[in-house]
Amino acid sequence: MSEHVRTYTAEHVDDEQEEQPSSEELSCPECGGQLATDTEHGETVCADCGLVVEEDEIDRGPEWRAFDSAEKDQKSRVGAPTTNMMHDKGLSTNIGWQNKDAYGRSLSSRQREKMQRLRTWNERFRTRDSKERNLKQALGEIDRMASALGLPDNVRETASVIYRRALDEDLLPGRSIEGVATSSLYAAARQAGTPRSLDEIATVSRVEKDEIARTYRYVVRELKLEIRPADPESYVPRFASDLGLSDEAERRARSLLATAKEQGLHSGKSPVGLAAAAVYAASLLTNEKVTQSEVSDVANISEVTIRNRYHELLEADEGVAMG
DNA sequence: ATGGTTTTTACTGCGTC
DNA sequence: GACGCGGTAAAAACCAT
Repeated sequence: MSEHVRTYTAEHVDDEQEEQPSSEELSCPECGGQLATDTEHGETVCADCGLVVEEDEIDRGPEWRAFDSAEKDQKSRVGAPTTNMMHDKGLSTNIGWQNKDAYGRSLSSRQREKMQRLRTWNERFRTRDSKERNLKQALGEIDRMASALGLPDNVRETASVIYRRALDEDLLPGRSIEGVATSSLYAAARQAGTPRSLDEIATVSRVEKDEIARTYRYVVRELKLEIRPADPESYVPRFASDLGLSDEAERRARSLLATAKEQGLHSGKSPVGLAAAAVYAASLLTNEKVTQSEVSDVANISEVTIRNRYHELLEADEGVAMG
């Protein structure tokens, strides 16, 4: 199912290498990839491996020669260089820790207190701010992925609630926003009874499946979310409609799953597989034949699994019909 | 890490259109 | 001959320990 598309093929290596530093269009000394100029930071970086070739060609110091105040306004660009390592690119002001004034004199105790209060508030605003940004980005991602998967609004709602909680409980440090956002959505979809498989989630996320699974487990544990194993029946409507089956077929698929559940036939088996098999079996029973490979396509389950499961399902069903 | 279980992959044979 | 289906063996993935 999740076929790994290999992007690193030989073609990259052969061509466009060994060009001497003639002008601006160079190739990366490390990997041979194309170089791109990042105008914001004045860096020349390799688009492939991220190696920084030239740094800071722009002078960020002040333009000293200004002869009147108007010119000074124009030319003055004093300030620290920006950085992407801080959420605000380092543009915000911080209050120093020393209790000294601008001339290095010590402050009176009264003023010291005042400064302390200011520091506290400054810190509060700064972190609140960064959380806001964080949240904004995450919510955007959740929205994007949710619509890509055709998940309803209430799922997005719960997903954002989960994310907010994760943020409040300081679960983010050490984890990517994307990863946690994706996990939140995955969890929300399952809670809402409209589950999507990890594979489906992974196709719309910018994060690898492994990481999603890992962060998901972590988030669930830390927030002690209660998520029961997905109910096979919850996959049925989607599969059935993807295959254009009738309501009758859908109904039969459900009943097959119900009787299978009574016999405890489903523990340990993948819910998706059960659902796929039930849908296939139902299509046979209602003479709306779909092929196994069609089902395996929409369900992302191998045909073999469908075969194995649907035999069991039919057996179980017959047993009930007899007894 | 390990072992047991489930799923997938790859291949083969059979019947039908 | 291609297609749908069934079965099998071995590899891979998954899960609890």
